[in-house]
Amino acid sequence: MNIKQELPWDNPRFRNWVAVARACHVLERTLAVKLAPLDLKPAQLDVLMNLYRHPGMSQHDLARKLLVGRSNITMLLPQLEARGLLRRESDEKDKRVLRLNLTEAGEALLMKALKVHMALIEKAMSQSTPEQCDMIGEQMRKMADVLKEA
Amino acid sequence: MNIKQELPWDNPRFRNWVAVARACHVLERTLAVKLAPLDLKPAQLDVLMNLYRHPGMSQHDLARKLLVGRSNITMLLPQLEARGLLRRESDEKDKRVLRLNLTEAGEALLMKALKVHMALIEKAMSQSTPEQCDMIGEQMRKMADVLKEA
DNA sequence: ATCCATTCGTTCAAGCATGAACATAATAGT
DNA sequence: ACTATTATGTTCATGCTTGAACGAATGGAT
Repeated sequence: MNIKQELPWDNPRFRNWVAVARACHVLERTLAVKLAPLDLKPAQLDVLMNLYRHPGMSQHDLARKLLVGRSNITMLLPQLEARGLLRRESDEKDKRVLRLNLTEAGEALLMKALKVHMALIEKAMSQSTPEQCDMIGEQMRKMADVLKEA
Repeated sequence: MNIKQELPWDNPRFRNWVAVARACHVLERTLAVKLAPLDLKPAQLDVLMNLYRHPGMSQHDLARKLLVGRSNITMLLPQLEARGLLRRESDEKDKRVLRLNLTEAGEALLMKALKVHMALIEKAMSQSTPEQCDMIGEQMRKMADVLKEA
């Protein structure tokens, strides 16, 4: 049995996926560095972005959007709330849920952070044509869907 | 000033990158679940893979390959060494460095884990044609290079 | 030979993320 | 009404990753 022939490094799909993972890793770390002056971490930026797009969402919904556990949200929000970036108001109709909304300060900080984030993504993706970029996005969305069912 | 026009969600590059990041996240979590029966985490698998391909590499080289800090490697290796998956032998010529090599048990476990990893990647990428897949890999490698210089 | 700078690995404290166990609130079935 | 089930958020212990500070070894400059 010649095991060498089946080793992943000879498989294009494997090698290409490794490239995707590395690019993700590098961009994430770079973003963390560039975001440091705003005293904001990538995970916190994700929270602000989602609250901006979906005002009044619950912690549970937020956790599902971010693909993290609910307890993670519980640990994350108090810091942002203490900084006056968001509000947690209990829902009158369902006293279990907390409705989340950005404050003006939260929106202002988000806009600054988005400039940083966008600049980084523009730079990273400047190598690809719009058609290539769209194709990549399309394939990745399919991929995530396939994995969800696993 | 109409800020709406400049918001990232309207930017194709931004939306497509978000798809990449999500796919990465989902695949990583799925891999962790599928690897659990082998009592192996994705980060540990990365170590075994690199040692298989580059026998005798130092901890410093390994850290650079994995894009993590040196201290991370120091914390990671003793677990694997205690399980008999790898050896750390000090270099005779340079007494600072430790040369890393897989044991037979390490190679055997790696082969099992690679089957799991490969199956997952095959499934995830089965949506893409080989040409699309190669193009994605190529773009991602360019992207990582650009970010390295940042 | 003797400093000085650099490199490699380690230690330690801090911050994050996770999953299980829990308390409270809502809902469905009877 | 009453019970059982489900849903939301919290708490807690655990493990992973990081960065700074450290000790030891190397190499180069004078």
